[in-house]
This record gives sequence, C-alpha cells and structure tokens, in this order.
Amino acid sequence: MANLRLTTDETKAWMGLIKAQQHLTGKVEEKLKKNGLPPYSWYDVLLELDKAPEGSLRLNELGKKVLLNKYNVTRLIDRLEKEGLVSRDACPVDGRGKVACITGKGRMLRQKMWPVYYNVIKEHFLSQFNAGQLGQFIECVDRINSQFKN
Amino acid sequence: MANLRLTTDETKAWMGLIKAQQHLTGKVEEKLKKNGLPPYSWYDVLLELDKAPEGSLRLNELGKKVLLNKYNVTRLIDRLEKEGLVSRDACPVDGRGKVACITGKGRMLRQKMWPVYYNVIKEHFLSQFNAGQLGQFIECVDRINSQFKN
DNA sequence: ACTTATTAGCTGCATATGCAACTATAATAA
DNA sequence: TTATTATAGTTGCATATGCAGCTAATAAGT
Repeated sequence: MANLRLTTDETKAWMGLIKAQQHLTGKVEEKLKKNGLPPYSWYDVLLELDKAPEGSLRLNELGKKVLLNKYNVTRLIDRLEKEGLVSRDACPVDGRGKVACITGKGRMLRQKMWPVYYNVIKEHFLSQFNAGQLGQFIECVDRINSQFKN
Repeated sequence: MANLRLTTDETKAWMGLIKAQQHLTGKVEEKLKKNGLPPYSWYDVLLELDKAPEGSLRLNELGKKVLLNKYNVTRLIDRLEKEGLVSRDACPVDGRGKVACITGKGRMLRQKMWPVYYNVIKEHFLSQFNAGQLGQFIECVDRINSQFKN
C-alpha cells in the first residue's frame, strides 16, 4: 500500500482550489440573485448557444460544453424554453436528436446578466493577479483540463 | 459605463478555473460512488470534525468551514446522524447552539473514503504540477481566498 | 436483409437544495 | 427591569438534481 499522505503544500493547493471556486461561484450566484437574475447555469447555456453558429446546438453537444449529463440538459432546456429563452427543434440530420436554439429574448437576457457576472470576475478574481501570474495560472488549469478533453 | 470585456487570457484563466474544478470534483464524486461510498460533502464534514479538538464543532462553525449555509448544515448533519456517523448534542455554553461530534464509525468511514479521494487528487491534480508551479498556484488561490476570510 | 448494440433524449421517483418563516435563546438598549 | 434586536438552528414548501428505466432512432455485426 502506497503512502497516502499529502504534503502541506499539496493540501494547500488542492483545498485552495476547491475553496476558491466555491467562494467565487457563490459570489456569482449571490450577485445574480441580488439583481433578480437567473442562476449561473442559465448563463452558461445561453453563452454557448450565443457563440454557436446559428445560435443553436445539439443537446448532447451542449451537455459536453457545460458539463451536464443528459437528464440535466433536458430539464435545464425545459426551463429556458418555458421562459422563451430558447426553442427546441428536431435535428434535421438525426431523428433522435434535438437542437436548442437561442431566441432574441435569450440573447438579451445573457447581455443583461453579463455585467453582473463580469464584475465578480474582475473584482474577486482578476484583481488578485498580475500579468505574469495570470499566465502561470492558465498553464496550470490548462494542464489539468487537458486530461479531460474526451 | 466601463469596458465590459475580458482579454483572451483573462477568459482562459477564469473558465479554466471553473472547468478544472468541475472536472475534478466530478471525478471525485464518480470514484466515490463507484466504490459505494457517500458523496464528498460527507467527507468534508467528517474531516473537519475529525481535525477538531474533541472531534466536535458547533454547527455554525462547521458551516463556515465547509461553506454551507445553516439549513444545509442542519440537513447534512441529519443524514450523518441517521447513519450513526456523528452525534448531535446541546451546546454547553449557548442554549441555542448544537454541537456535532464525530463517532468512531464516522472516523472509520472517513478513513475508508480517503484513499479514493487521495487518488483523484494525486492522479488528476498533483500529477500536472512540478514543485515550482505548485508554489505559484498556491500563491494565486491563497490571494483569491484571502478576500473571503470574513 | 435481420439482429444486436449503441446513442439521444425523456420521465417517475427518490433525494438534495434554496427560500422564507418560525422558535428559542442570547445580546443590547432603554 | 423590560423591550428590542440579533443569532442559532429547524421546518414546510417549492425547485433542482441524481438514478434507473424507458422509447425511438442510428450504427454495427451477421
């Protein structure tokens, strides 16, 4: 059996990451709510659709981008559709598929959410870095994330 | 109105952090489940209690440590108590308070969860760093988190 | 062709979380 | 003292998420 211990620094790095993300996303949700806006998960979906060509994506592709499993995609799109922020259409090339397509109202909502979101990123995240540190940080998270591509 | 745009690097850093944490905690939950173990939130609480003197903490202190609001602490402790992993006792110095105290069974469960958790940290997180990068990374997350101390 | 396996998406039921209201105690003010 | 305010924790109800099973359609194997 291997040695199952972390060094102090290893623990600090790991817990630091977990807590940083919890603090930051907590702050995002708090500010959105305070401004009468929907949760971050809606923003995440609306952004991916907004960026996509034609403003539309297959539900499975969308799920991969926002890291949600299929039943949660179904239900999140249910809610967005009910609010008129996206439409859900049959996929022309795959009889099983559906595509979500962002509406004008959806694009407007995303634009309304952005400043609130932006301010948290700026104030609580970017403000803590200088240019060199930012580059270092990107290297680190990119390496972590590259493991999970695919 | 200020300029509401992020540079490419700023976006990469922010999204990188969000996705890294989602991937990593997703992996932790996946492995725990695969081994028939309870979710990470249980580990988090059991660890804090295990570290605490007497193995016990006030519910409000516990909530601050694990970043849960009070109703979620109440309910998480409900579940742990039902499984015999903690006991919930009156607080001797404050008539409103309750303390959660980890049981032997609770300490054993934490020990059983640790190797699974450890392996994810080692394999998917620490493996991506060299010693210098680790130090840099700690500096970054520490600065972020220091904003939220109190 | 036919059979089997895989994939996309949806749904019922159980569990978990958020929100607001509530009780009880403690701290503060008059 | 009494009155007011704040804090600790719990609970009912609404919403969100996880899990397993389901249908329908594509893909792969024979």
